[in-house]
Amino acid sequence: MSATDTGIAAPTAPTVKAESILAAARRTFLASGFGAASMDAIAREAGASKATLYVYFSSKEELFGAVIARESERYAQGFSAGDLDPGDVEASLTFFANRFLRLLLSPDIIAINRIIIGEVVRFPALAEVFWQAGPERVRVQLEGFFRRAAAAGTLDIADTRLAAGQFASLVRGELHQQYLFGLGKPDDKALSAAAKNAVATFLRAFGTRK
Amino acid sequence: MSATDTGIAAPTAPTVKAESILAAARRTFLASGFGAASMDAIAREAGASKATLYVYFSSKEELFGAVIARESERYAQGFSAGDLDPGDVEASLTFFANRFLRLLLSPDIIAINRIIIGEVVRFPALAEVFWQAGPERVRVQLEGFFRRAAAAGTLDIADTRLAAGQFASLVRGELHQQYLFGLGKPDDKALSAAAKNAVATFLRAFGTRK
DNA sequence: GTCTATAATTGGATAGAC
DNA sequence: GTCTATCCAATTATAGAC
Repeated sequence: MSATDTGIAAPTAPTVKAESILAAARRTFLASGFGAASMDAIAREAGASKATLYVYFSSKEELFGAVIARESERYAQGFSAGDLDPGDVEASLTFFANRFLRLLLSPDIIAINRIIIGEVVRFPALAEVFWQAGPERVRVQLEGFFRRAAAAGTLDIADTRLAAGQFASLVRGELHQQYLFGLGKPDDKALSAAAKNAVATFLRAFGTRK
Repeated sequence: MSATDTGIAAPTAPTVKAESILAAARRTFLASGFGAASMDAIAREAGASKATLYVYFSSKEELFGAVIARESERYAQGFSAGDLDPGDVEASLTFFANRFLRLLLSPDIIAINRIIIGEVVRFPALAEVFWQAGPERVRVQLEGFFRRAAAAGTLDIADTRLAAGQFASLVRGELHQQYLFGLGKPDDKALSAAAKNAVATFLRAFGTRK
């Protein structure tokens, strides 16, 4: 409020409005996909008019891009393997597998996976962004851990990059695909069992005898 | 041509027209997805009018369903593991992995995967159909082979169902996901290498010494 | 059965008042 | 900056002639 205040009610601060639009767009896109989500619906969800949407985002595509970019950012936030102990690979990998699987199967991540895969042809750049922020990041973390474990002699791995991909694939297993296809979410016990089974098989292949 | 032939040029036989519409719809949906494909475009591609489309399929959704159902049918046609030799697991699994991977990464299968995943929310039943005809069928074939190999003592597997899922996951690896996201198709040599690596790891875990 | 022409609706985007 | 009201293009679906 300055001395030149006109007395007219100050409109909502721009960033707040933009935030609420982004949040509404996020909910709407994730629930309906790009094609089925209308700007009308997003405006309604945001409690704003369509015209206001277009003040902040010049097109539906741009708004979608902003949503996906932000969600990609959040994907693997703080998903590190740096604090895992190469001395106890079974415990470390089990811990990692459980965290990874629960992240992967969380409703938000499944929804964003579906959207990006469904819109790859129209938005190839967004898929690339998501890949780098998500799967690739996880693989790099895993590979670092395997390099340390191989050096410590607790895992018998020659190609750490390959092993990281294979471990991630084992953990994803059928569950990820199955859930992408909308075929029933497993309960918590099933997730823990899946993680345990993946680790067991991986250790049968690459574990070292004590 | 009967004695009551009016002399008016006989219209194209219904099945032929329906076929050409289905084929055009298949190409259009697979190329653009459900939302971006218009009935106009499909009619043009089929060399028919929109009105004719609606004679055979009462809505866009129904036409889409017909396309997906047919493609699902073709998915794993003749994808059997019955002729694999449990006596030579390495050769058998390598053969299987190569076939499976090439099927999975073929442009048509990738396209249909993208569409179904992208439209799961709107068409959950189609996802179920595809799953049964595709991934589930492959898993069943694999499990049968593993049961035989376990009985023959050439593989050390307790849970054949679990092992089938794990083997399929290892073979898919990162390639499947990566290609779903549109990140470059691997060449033939890379595919063979991926198959070989998957088999090698699987055999490290479940192979038996001779 | 097949077409042309069109109805009816939806949805992205904008003009203009405040 | 925000809203209401509206424009306009695209799209699903159908009516009616042949």
